[in-house]
Amino acid sequence: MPELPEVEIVKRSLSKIANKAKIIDIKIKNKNLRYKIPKFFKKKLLNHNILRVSRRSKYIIFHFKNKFLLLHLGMTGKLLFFKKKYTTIFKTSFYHDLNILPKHNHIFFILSNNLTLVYNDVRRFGFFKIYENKKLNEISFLSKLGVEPLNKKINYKYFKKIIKNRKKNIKNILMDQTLICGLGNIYVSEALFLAKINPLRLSYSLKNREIKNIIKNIKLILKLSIAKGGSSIKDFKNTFGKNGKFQQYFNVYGRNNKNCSRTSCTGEIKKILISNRSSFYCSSCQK
DNA sequence: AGGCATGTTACAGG
DNA sequence: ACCTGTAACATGCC
Repeated sequence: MPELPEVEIVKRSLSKIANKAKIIDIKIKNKNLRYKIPKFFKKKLLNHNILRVSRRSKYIIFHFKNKFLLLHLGMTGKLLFFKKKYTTIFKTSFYHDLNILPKHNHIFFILSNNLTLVYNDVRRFGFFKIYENKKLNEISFLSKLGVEPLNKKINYKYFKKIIKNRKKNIKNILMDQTLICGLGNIYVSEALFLAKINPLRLSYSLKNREIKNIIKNIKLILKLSIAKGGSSIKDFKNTFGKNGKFQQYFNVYGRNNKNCSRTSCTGEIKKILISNRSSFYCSSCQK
């Protein structure tokens, strides 16, 4: 899925473009996403103004008067803006350059600003949920999340606390959304490379200096990726169908058998499985 | 043909 | 309670 930087990119353009727009129509072509779109979905959102759009971890939140629309993009979910009316969006030719197939367009939000926001999701692991008269922290998906990595609360003290007494490797710690949220398989590998830490290192064995280094590089890598528009491996597109550029800057992700990019290192990038997910690291400079 | 894919959840078992 | 591994979800690409 899109990880934190990709979701942040989507959220930023939504904030600019969908902000203050009214939803004037909704077309549901396929309601079978990860959770089935309920019958009242359209009725609850119709003629409501999008007051603002925010992000929490990998979730996008549309704020309406007295209600929220929560969106998770799963692995392949995309939100795309089109200037055309939804009926013309079905034309295959329209998608040629974008490599987006119309058959995966599941939901159309027709907005008052003459734009149509299309939810496209190949694998349909993404989902929408509507919450009425609730506070954000009453939404179970959000309340169980840990701290945002770009938040100042992610500091040495917090890290020390969460790794204490935990017999878990550092990769799985960073992947655990209830401890620190928004990181996924790409950015964990990349951050640990920058910090020169082996992903299998047990968290309690990390020296204070190493902990500080990990925190610093998590924040660094996320900010860099956001600045480059996120990473597009296969699926990620921003709301205009454009790829991010950060994949060009990967040091380890998907680079197994290649030479370590550190000029001072002659090691080779290895790929191993940790909790059944691919993990990439340099066996020479990541200790 | 089989394995793999930016994610999350449920379950079994240690 | 914590941790790991496995499978599931659905589709496409090597």
